[in-house]
Amino acid sequence: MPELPEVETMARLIRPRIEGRTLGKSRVQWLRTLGGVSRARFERCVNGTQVARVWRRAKWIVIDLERSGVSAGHLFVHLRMTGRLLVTPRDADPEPFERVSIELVDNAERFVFTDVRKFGRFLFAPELESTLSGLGPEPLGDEFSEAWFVDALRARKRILKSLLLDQNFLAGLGNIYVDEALHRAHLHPTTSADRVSKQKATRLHAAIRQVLQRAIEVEGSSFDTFYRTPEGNPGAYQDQFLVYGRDGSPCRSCGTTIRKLVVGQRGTHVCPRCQPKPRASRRRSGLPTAG
DNA sequence: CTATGGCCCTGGTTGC
DNA sequence: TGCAACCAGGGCCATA
Repeated sequence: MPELPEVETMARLIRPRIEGRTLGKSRVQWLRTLGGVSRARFERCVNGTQVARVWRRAKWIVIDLERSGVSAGHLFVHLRMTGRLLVTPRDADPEPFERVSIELVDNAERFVFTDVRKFGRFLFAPELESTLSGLGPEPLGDEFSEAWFVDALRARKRILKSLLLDQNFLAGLGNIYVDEALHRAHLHPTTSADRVSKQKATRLHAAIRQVLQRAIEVEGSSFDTFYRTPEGNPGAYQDQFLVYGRDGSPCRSCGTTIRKLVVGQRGTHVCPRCQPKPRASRRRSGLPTAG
């Protein structure tokens, strides 16, 4: 469930189920999920707290905890590849691939984190800083302005797709939505960031926002049973994919066959006609480089 | 700085 | 059918 729209959807689904609730005993079945915190410390820090607020930053779901109305730290959930959150009756059979769960004491429910591949994280920390520092701007926030983006791209000599996937540059995009946004902006993934024209950068900025916004509206993408939320609807954005997973199929705008390549070790989908490969930079181009 | 490859893990799909 | 190889929506770390 891993990119911004799916994480946002998960946060929205879980919010009304846990906000205001009091947390009780926890059960940790895969220690690494806690990211270095011991079971004992986790239990001590969480048991007896109340969930004040559920929100999202980048691909993190943040759960603010309080004791008697005073901040008591935060839970940070990262779904990585296969994480899911759900609330189940406490006496229900354990969920398959359950890694961490916490009793909700006000009624007979349990807040559960499941994760097939065990890459996900369910952390406790007293402050926000340690987990959230260093992240780039939220793509749907005010900080992610056109002007900032144009300048930020110009300042980086990196493969465009890799830069967009870097959470410290821009926080929330993943493999699907990067491919989708690049296609909509008619940019090839291997273009060097500093060679993206102002016009193309502006177009990419708009594409990123549009793709994420529209995906959130339809509750993200779920093309695999894996990624369906056990509660709530599966997302529907996969129906609007223009390139992701469409290699071998015709481009919806020009009919050219979509190709799959590898960029930065990630499967990458492009329309060779809509997104022509950048011309190799020539050493001897007599042009003064910008800057 | 930037790029690359290994690693963390399991399960579904593909291809012989 | 059986089985090995390959692939996956993420990200950290060491190395060059």
